[in-house]
Amino acid sequence: MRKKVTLKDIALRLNVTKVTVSKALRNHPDISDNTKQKVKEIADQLGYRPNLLARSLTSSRSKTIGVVVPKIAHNFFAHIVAGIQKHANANGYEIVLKLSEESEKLENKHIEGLLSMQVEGLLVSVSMETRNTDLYKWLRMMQVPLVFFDRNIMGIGFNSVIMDDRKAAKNGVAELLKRGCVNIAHLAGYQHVNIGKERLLGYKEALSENGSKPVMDMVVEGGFDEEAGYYGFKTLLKRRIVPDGLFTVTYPVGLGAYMAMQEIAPELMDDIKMLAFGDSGIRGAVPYPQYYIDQPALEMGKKAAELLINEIEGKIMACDHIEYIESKFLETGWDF
Amino acid sequence: MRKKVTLKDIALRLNVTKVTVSKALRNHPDISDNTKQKVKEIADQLGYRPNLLARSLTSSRSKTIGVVVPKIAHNFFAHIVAGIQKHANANGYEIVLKLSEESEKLENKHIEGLLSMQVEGLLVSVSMETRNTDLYKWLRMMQVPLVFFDRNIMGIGFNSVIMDDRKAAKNGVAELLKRGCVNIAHLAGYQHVNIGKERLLGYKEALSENGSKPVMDMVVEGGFDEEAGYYGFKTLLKRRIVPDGLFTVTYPVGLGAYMAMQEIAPELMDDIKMLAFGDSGIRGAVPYPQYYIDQPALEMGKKAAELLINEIEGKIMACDHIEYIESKFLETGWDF
DNA sequence: CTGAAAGCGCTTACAG
DNA sequence: CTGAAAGCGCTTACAG
Repeated sequence: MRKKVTLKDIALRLNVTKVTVSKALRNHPDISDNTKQKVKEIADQLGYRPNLLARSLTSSRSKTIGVVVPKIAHNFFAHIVAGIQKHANANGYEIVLKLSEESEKLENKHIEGLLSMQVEGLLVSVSMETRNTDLYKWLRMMQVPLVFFDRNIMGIGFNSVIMDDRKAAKNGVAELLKRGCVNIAHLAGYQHVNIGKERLLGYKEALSENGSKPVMDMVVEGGFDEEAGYYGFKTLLKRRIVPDGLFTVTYPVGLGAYMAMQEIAPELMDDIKMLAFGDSGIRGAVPYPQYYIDQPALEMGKKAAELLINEIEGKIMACDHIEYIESKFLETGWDF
Repeated sequence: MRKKVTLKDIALRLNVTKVTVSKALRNHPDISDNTKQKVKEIADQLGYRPNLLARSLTSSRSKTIGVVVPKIAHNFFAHIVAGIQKHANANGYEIVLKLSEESEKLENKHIEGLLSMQVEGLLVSVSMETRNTDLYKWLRMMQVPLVFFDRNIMGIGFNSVIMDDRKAAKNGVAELLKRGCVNIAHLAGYQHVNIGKERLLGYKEALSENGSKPVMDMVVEGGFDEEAGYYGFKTLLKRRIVPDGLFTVTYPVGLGAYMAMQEIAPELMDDIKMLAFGDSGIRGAVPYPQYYIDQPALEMGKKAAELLINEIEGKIMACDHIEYIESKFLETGWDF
């Protein structure tokens, strides 16, 4: 790379000091309009670009926040990150993104790296593998601003932004009931994973409130991917259960169930109303499931960034507070 | 945030200078093993973390590369970014990601910002809106290392990594022919967009080489989304064309066509072999289209990062060279 | 093997 | 309104 233009280069041309140039460029009231204009002209002409590293070092404000997510090649997280990016940039902050790939080790490594980069705060969605919370406790002790999103750790003292999965599941299943379903099955996720547990609880609550006691045969526990949905649905049939409503813990599970139907009895599609917990952006892309619980990921990203920036700027405190993001029930839009 | 530990703090504890500490921490051969060990011990104990800003400023190497993509909430780009991230990190580089949102203005702004952050090189996928290439010419003049990926600008002197869309389309259509299709239609993209043009050309070439002259009625030009596919397929039927093979310019267009079929005549699905140009990660998620052209996005990201890092480290030169990534023809995997 | 000096590019007091 | 001094935390080159 060719040598870069610095404050000094501009100063030399105008027979002033770099201090004057620095101030002029930042519109400091000290400097006369006349000087400001001249400085800016030369800066433009020379293609001056402030060295942010130097500026950060000297002002001890990097205006940078670190973001750690388990993965980015996933609609949900991609949208969250887009939301974070947008809100951060709008407020003068840059983001540095790191992927933990669901590994506790990588997650820790990245957080340390971000700290070295002098980020002013951290936005993290904890990896599934993470058990040891020492680093987070240390961060709290060091008063590093941090906000968890989607996957959080409670009890350490950090704020978090998460989806209200239970409520969304409950509302969604209630909508199926409203649409005449009387036999609603649930392909549930692993119960040791939070979203798996919460979504099942929501399902049960909706049934209870409707007066129908949940029958445990109607629930098949499994994973969160196509395979789980495929085998899950087959398990239902093996139990000689043919529901008129089906709530799946994720969209991929819904697809898996759909595949199983296609294979065994495609006509089931017409008899079973399916509701899937979905990531933003997929709704309407395929004709089945007909119903979705839409998770507003962009909004979550925005909210998380907002909380963090407020914390960085001293407007709020970290305090184990949870901010819930509301999901919406959606019908597939088939009409163009 | 609490005050951070610096080299000086460690030095004070051991009655040495910060130079010694700096060297010890970096395993400089100057320092005795004994001293190194003591220094590292104290550093650990105090929770020392090097200030990368200071290090970069002083060594004038930031070990950071800037990445600009049109959007991240899109499988294809998300996978590319993941590939970049992985390869960069493996080689000791950090990445700073920026989203242009298909805006020329934002793209330029982000590039300037990255330059200010002292990135050592740039990886960019040009926004659709970008017409003015002045900034890129200036970057070239300034000898800023830069590699384009997926969407490039030729003639400025930068290297790029792109998919060989024409070849992939050609191979894919040839596979349909091999499978007995004799009437292959193409739902094509806009012809002023590169991928639209290249994929259509590949389609034509495959037919030509097979001895069957492309019939222009079999091609419907449109956009790249579900809607384009939906109306595109209806247009085909209006022309009284019922193909036995259908090549769609994107996966969403394929879905749109599928929706149109479902609406008009679901049985068409059994008669029409569909091939879609797809983004990594969707294959197999739905039963139709049966055939995909898989774009190895991770690989593209990796390749782009590799080229850039080699350029940064002086191993190769920017020279308007194009590196092609091979796509693969895939059948939907339905078996678990 | 250890350290004193200089400097990376910038900003923040403070003096004039 | 302008500038001389000091310093952010670190590394490089040179002396001892």
